[in-house]
Amino acid sequence: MLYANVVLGLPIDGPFDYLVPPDLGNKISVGTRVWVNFRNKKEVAYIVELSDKTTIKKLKEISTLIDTEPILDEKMFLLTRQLAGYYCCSWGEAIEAALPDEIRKGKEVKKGDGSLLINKEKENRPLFLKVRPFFLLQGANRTDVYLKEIKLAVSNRESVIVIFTDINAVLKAADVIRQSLKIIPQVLYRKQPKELGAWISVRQSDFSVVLGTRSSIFAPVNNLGLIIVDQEEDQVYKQEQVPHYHVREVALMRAEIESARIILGSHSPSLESFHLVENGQLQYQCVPSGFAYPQVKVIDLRRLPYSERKTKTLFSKFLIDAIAVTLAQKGKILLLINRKGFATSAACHNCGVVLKCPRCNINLVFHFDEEKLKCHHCNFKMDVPKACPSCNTGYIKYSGMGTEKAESELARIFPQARMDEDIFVATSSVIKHPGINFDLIGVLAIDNSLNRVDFRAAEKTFNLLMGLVNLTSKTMIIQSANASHHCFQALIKNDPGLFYKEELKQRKQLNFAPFKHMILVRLRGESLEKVKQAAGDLFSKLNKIKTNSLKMLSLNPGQPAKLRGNFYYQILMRAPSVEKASHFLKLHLKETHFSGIIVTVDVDPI
DNA sequence: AACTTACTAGCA
DNA sequence: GCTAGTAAGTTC
Repeated sequence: MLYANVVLGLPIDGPFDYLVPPDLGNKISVGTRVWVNFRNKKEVAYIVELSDKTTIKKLKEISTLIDTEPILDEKMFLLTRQLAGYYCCSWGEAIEAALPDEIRKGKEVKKGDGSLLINKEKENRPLFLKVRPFFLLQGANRTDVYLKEIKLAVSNRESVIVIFTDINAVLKAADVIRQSLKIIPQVLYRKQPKELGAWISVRQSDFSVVLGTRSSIFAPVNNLGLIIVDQEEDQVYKQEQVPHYHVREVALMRAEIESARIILGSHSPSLESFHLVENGQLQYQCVPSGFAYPQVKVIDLRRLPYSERKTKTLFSKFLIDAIAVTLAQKGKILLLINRKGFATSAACHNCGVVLKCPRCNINLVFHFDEEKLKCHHCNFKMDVPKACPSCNTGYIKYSGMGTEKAESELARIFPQARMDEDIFVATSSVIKHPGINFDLIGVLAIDNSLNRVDFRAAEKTFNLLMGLVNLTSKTMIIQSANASHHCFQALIKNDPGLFYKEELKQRKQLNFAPFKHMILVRLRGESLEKVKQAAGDLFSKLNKIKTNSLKMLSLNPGQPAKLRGNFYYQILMRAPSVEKASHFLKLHLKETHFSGIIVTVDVDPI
């Protein structure tokens, strides 16, 4: 008798044994998909092993085969298993993260779509660049290096995967590659019109250049020679759903498994990558920008004269003077304020109640242009109430600052200036759409970003400023109450290393990434009381168990504590080794059940 | 995750 | 003794 061990895309580990019907015995193989009856539901399952033994008494039969050839090869097996072990999810969930929607839903790949067999040439591919295969590439002008490396790989008939933060960047890169390398790249991303077709075509090619977003790191290329992750520090590379993988991490795993080279590109690398450089696991290379480096000036808000401080204006006199001079010279000005809207909150003048989102319970933000209050979490919108909903008297007043507040102040100070012609007021999103070279960049309220309760606050702030500094070759003025902070000092001196060294030193002292890993366990449910209770129980249970692999840090309401009708609690823990901690957590979560509560694990949360 | 089964408080 | 509601356990 032949038995198949299968895994499913559910948060349960398995594998589960099924009886292989005799007539399917010679058609079935490891890595193929089958339909099975699982708990009285028809599910897609992935065969991970075939065996002539089983310990299970009541077996069900495999219903039907979906594939005649494997959908997952040996290397995909290794990658997804490693992913499940690291990110604390089931093997099946990891497999499904790597496959297109239609494949996961059991759609057949027709004969006409061609053979799914893996190219046999793969084994004797040249390994000439095995030495120093990992690169961290810094600089705004990375494209030329990418093109050179892609060309080299293609000339060796090797596949290349290039990952970008968004579809626009993918399409732009596709144009560049078509024009300058005369290569037709394969664009691949989730929810693309012909996702399955593109996926199959990549699978069938001996080698291809795949350009895509996050999920394309799993592209089924043959003979992988090079992986490039552009803007590797970007947060979009962390997946919001389970498994919460990070593209950089998966790229490193996959490069290792497939002996491929990897290039992580960034204008300001993550601390994780920089740490790999220090450990000798990545080679560092800086691409000169070719532009003049601007003069960076930091205005210390704590040393402003009293007359300036008490007026509570967004703009220091120094900045206003600089704007005036630039306007007089018909220069272009960019003012960055890292917050949308007009005010941070709307509160009642009489009773002080702050208007919050009924679904998410976070402060609503007033948008001047629409005259509406908006929730930045769930897109809830409402008109500004005429009277306070709590005390029914008073009126609503706004406080805080955002882009719209800055614009209204500017219009008062410089009535002659034209918004979006001479002066651009923007949030951090401008960095995504570079183009204009500004004569003056003013950075307002950057302390919001620097002072956040997040150990990556300084890194994110530095990232933002490094992106900005590339938009001018003249002057950048930063207003801050932390003028001596290493992220500003590194910028003034044009010495990013200064920031990285100091930041790494602090991270090490405080046991943060990249030295130690954080694991966040989230609990969610419709009843606040139950979620709170369950989180408390789980926290004390894990706390009682003596282990070196996990250090319990905190138990807190989630942020936000309420989202789309669910209440959240989160347990934060620290782990020296993620693999050990994930294994340990899996074991203990398996034997812990709370009714009406869903528990998810996020390794290396951001 | 989704479902089945076991248990328990509330009621006549 | 019945049942609605919830807690616990299982998936091959």
